[in-house]
Amino acid sequence: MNNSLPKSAMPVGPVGTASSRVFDHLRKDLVGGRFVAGEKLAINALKERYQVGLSPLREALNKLAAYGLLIQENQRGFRVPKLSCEELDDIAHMRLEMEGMALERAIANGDSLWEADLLAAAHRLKRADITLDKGEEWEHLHTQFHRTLVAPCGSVWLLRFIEQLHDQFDRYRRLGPKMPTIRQELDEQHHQLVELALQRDAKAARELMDDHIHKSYEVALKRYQEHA
Amino acid sequence: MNNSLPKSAMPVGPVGTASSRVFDHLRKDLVGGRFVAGEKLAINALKERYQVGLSPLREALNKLAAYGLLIQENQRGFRVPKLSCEELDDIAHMRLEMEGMALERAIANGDSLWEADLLAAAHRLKRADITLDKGEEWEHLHTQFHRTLVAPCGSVWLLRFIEQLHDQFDRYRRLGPKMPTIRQELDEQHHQLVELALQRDAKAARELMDDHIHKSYEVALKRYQEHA
DNA sequence: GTAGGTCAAAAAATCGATTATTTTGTCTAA
DNA sequence: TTAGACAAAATAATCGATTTTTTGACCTAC
Repeated sequence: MNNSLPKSAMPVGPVGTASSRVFDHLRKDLVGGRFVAGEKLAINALKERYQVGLSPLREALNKLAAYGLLIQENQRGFRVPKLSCEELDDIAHMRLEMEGMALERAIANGDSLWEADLLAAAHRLKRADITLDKGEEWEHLHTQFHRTLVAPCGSVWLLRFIEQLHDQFDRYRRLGPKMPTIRQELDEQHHQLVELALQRDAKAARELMDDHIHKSYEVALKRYQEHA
Repeated sequence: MNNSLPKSAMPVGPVGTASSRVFDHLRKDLVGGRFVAGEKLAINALKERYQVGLSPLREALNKLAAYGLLIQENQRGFRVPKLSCEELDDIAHMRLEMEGMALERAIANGDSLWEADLLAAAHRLKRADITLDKGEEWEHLHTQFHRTLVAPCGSVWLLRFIEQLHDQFDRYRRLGPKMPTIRQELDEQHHQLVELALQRDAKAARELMDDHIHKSYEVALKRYQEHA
């Protein structure tokens, strides 16, 4: 170990426990559709894939099961939840209710720091659009944008539920390849959402959000139906 | 093992993995206030308390953390979440929104089997009231009643969130000893809720539900303030 | 006295191996 | 052939021991 430097100056790598690292990684992979729905997870294969021991891996799988990204069946391991049209409807409907509520509250509560964060998040997202980066980086910025939009809603639990629903929704949305045409339209709405939020027009913002979720739902549904 | 009977006739005990058993037990204990809020959990003590090994115990703790009944901090174990007035407000507010929504939908969708289940659940709860059983059994029947009330709302995710909120709410409600006077009033409302549900009066039912949650909130708040 | 540093004890996280359960494949009897 | 029994293989769950990290007591130099 590097003892020639004071502790505070040591280049501390991207640490965390093995368990938390594999949790993050698995979560991304599950949301990003790198496992087929319904598939049973072979724990030993995962051990190799993520280069991690059995204990931290199982802890991560348990967390993901409690979070809803895996199904755990006693004595028969873990499987990736199936996808269904009914569930997609449910998730989309819930997003309508909860993100609508959160957005109205955020518009009522958000301060000028929020306005700045929102503009910044929208800008970063647009840059990723223009550079045609529609990979992981775009996904991350997109998530971040929606998170910022509702952040000052004042309810920790509402934010938690919305996050969970987004992860579930994205399992459908990210099934297939990109669809540039409709994507453009959705990207457009992000900016309009910022506009309305800055104008504090809660009613119009909520209507636009409803429409935004509706359009995303159409995309996700099409992806699901063409699933393969 | 008993090999003289066919598999299907074997008296299958209340099995499940060690992990799932300790999860259920710990969940009950956390919701029932058997740990002090903010406390750090001594894993070795829990091992003895629940008579279970380290691996299944840690898996249960990980699940509870993902579920929101524990806080996990990297490299420094698990702690019981603190309680706060703000969080209680948040939880109660969320319950208002989500259970109201669920009740309206349940009243729209529920069939006659639901009506029967509802009457049964209310009856069992009242019996526990009369026999003055206000212990674990009453708590279970109370949970079951509220679960039945919203069961046919049609949204798996809504039900999931409501369940989670109930657990969180009960951490406050169950802080102190019983309060028979106001309890009577709340018990009364359970029957009125059944009446209105059977009459399919969604609007009135929702208003009563709002009032019910409000009153419960008052109780929980008082308990929290007298916390000790 | 106080900020910083060292060290030992405690606790958390992880590993390697063992035990228990389910799944699979094969054989047999109706 | 086909349901059932059984053994073997595969997989899940658990245990005991080891490694890593944090905590807290004590010490030293300013």
